Amino acid sequence: MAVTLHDIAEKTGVDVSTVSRAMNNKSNVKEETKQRIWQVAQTLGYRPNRVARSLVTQKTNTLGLVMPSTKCLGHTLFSWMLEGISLEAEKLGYSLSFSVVDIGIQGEKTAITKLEEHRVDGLILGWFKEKYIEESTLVQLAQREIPFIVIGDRHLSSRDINMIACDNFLGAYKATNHLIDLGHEKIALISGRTDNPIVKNRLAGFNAALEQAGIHYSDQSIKRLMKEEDFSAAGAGERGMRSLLDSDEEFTAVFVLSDMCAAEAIRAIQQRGLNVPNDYAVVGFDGAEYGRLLNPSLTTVKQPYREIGQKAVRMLKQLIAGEVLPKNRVWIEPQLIIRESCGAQRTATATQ
Amino acid sequence: MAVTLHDIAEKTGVDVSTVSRAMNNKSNVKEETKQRIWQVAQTLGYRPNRVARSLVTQKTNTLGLVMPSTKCLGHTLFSWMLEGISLEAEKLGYSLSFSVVDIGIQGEKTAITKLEEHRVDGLILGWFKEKYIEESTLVQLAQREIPFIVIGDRHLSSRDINMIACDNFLGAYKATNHLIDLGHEKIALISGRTDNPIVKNRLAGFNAALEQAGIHYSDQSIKRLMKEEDFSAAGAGERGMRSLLDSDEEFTAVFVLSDMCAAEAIRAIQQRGLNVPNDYAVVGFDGAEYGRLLNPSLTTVKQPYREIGQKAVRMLKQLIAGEVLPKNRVWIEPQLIIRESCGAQRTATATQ
DNA sequence: TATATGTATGCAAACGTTTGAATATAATTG
DNA sequence: CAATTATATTCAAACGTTTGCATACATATA
Repeated sequence: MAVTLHDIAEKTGVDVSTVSRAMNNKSNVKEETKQRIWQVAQTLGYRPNRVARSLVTQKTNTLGLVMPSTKCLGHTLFSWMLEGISLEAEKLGYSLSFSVVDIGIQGEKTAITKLEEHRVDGLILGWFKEKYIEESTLVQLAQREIPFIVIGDRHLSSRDINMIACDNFLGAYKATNHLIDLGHEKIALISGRTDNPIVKNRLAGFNAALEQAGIHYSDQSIKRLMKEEDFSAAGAGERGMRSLLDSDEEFTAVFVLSDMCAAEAIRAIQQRGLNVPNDYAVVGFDGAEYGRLLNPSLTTVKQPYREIGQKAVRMLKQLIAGEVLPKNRVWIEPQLIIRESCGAQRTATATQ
Repeated sequence: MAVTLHDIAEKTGVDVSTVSRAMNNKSNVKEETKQRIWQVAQTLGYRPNRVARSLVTQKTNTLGLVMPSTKCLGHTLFSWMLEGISLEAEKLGYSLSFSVVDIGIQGEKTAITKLEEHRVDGLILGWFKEKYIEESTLVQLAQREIPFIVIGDRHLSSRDINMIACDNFLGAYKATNHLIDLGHEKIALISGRTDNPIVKNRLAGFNAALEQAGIHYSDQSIKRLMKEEDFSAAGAGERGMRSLLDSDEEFTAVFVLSDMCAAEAIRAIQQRGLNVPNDYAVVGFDGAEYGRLLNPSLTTVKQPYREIGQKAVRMLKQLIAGEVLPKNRVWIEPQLIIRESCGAQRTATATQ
C-alpha cells in the first residue's frame, strides 16, 4: 500500500493537516517541524496522491489533447505539434491526456465526454475537419465550463471559440512570390479540394501574389493550369502532374499544396526524362523533414506547428486562469524553406 | 458547478448509493428506479467524476507513456507506435497520459515520479537509450508496485523487466537476403554506432545472412566496406556513402541502417552521376512513408511499431491484472518492403 | 401465521488530500 | 504582569464517488 499523509503524521506525531502544509511548504509551519516531516516523508518514499488532491482542489493540472484518428498521427505536422504542446505543458506544470477519436458516429463526443469526466482543466482539439466536428458541436462545448482551443484553419462564425492555425494565405503568398522572383510567369497549381478552408486560403495567397506581380491568366488557362486533387491522398500529386504534363498549356513552375504531392510530382516529371528545376520548378507546402532527402531537395513552406502547439498551450493556460484572450483567432506565420527544387539553391549538401 | 450524484439523489428522492448503483447498472436496483434515475441524470447532464471514483477504487484506468524529448517525436516510428498505443488503449478502456522527458539530470525520474503521483495503472517507457535510463533505474522501478513495459531493443539482464521491440536481427537478415537473392555478393554497409544494441543485432543479422550464403569477406574488405556512422544524425548517410565511393573497394550494393541515411546515400550516388539501382542497389531500414516518394523509391525494412505499441498495451493490461507474462522479452517481426532501389521492382507508380 | 428467502434501498465509512476556523503556545507590547 | 499579537498546531468538514452492512419490504415456503 502506498504511503499517505496519515502514515507520516503518525510517524512524526503530528496532525495530517500539518503534514500537508509542510509538504506544500506553506509558511505557517515551524521550520524544524518541516524538516522533521520532510525527513520522514523521504525515508518512507512518500508520493502525494494527485487524485485525492484534485478531488478537493477541483483541478487536475491536466490538459486534454484530442485528435482524429485519420492518419493525422503519421503526419510530420502532428509530431511538431505534439512536441510543442507536450514540452510547453511540461514547462507550465500541466500533464497531458491524449485521446484519439475514431471519426464516425459521434466519436468526438465520446472522447470529449471522457476527458470531461477526467476533469481536465482545458482541452486542445486538433485538426478536425468541419465534417467531423461541426461548429454547432463546438458552440455547445463552449457553453460547458471547460475552456478549449481549436487547432487548425477552419471557418468559424462563432466568436466564443478560440482558434490557432498556420497562416495559409501568407504561406502560399511567400511560395508564389519566390517563384515570381525567380522569373516564373506561368505557374501551374496542384491544389487540394477547394471546399477546404485551408485550400481556399492558400489559393487566395497564390492569387494575391500573382495579382501583385501583375500576372494574369485567361479563364481558360486557369482551368488548365490548376488541378484539384485530394492533397493528402497517395497518388494525387502524380496524377495531377501527369495531367499537367499532358495538357497543351505551357508553364515553367508548379506550386503543389502538400509536400507529399510535390514529391510525387517531381517523380512524375523525372519519369518523363525531364529535369527539376531546369524544366520545371517545384515548390511544396508543409516543410516535412524528408524534403531535404529528395533529389532535388524540395523548396517548401514550413508550417509552424511546433510554435502553434506551444502557443496553444499558453493560450489555454490563460483561458483556464479566467483571462480573456486579446484575439480569439491566431494565425502563425510559416517560413519558406529554400532548397533545390526551384533552382534558387544549387549547393548539394544533405544536411540542410 | 458540475452536477453530482447527490444532485440526482435529491431530485429523485433516493439515496446516492442507489444512484451510484443505477449509474453503474448494477443488478440490485429495481428497473423502474434505474429508468427514473437515468432520466434525471440525462436531463441534468450528469458526468461521473472519475477523479472521485479513482480515489475510492484505487485505479485510474490510465496508462502513462513516457518518451525522451530527443527528437524521437518527429520520427516515423514514434507516430506508428503512438497510434498503436492510443488506439489499443482506447479500445481497452484506458486513457493515455503522455509525458516527454528532457534528458538530463534525472529528467526521467521526475517524469516517472509525476506519473506515479497521478496513480496511472501502468507505464510504457519508450525508447530510452541505455545512457538515459540505466538498468538500475528500471530495476528500482520494478520494485515499486506499478507495472511497466519498456519499448525498444536494449540489453537487459534483469528478468523482472518486460520489454518489447522490433526484431532487428531478423530485419537485417531479410534485407541482406534480398540483396543476395538479387545476385549481390559484395555488400557495403552504412552502420550505426556499434555500441548500440540495436545496431549490434542488425549487424548480427547481416552477418548471419552472408554466412548462410557462404559469402565471406577478408578482414581488410570488411574494414573498407563498413562505415560506422550515427545513423540518426543528418549528413551521416551522405558522408558514409561518399567515403565508400572514394574507396578502392568494389561493391554493388549498400545496406544502410536507417532510411534517412539511405536517402542521403542515394543522393550521394546520384550526385556522382551514377544510377540506383543499376550501379548500386540500396536498401534502408525503418520503413518510413517517404521511402516511396524518393526516386528511385526505397526498398527497406519496415519496423512494426504500430503493432509493437498495440501489443505493449495488451501486455501491460495483463500485467495490471496481475498476470505473469509468458515471455518478458518480445520481438516483433519486421517486414521487407520491396520497391525500386534494389532493382527488384521496376514499375513506377507512386502509391506503393 | 410464522419463518425463511430474496429483492430493493438506505446508512455510513472510506479513499487521501486541502483548508477555514478554532485552539494552544510563544513572543511582543504597554 | 496582564493584554495583545503572532506563530504553530489541531479539528473537522469537504471533495464525489463506491461498497459492505443493515434494514425494510415483498414474496415464497413450511
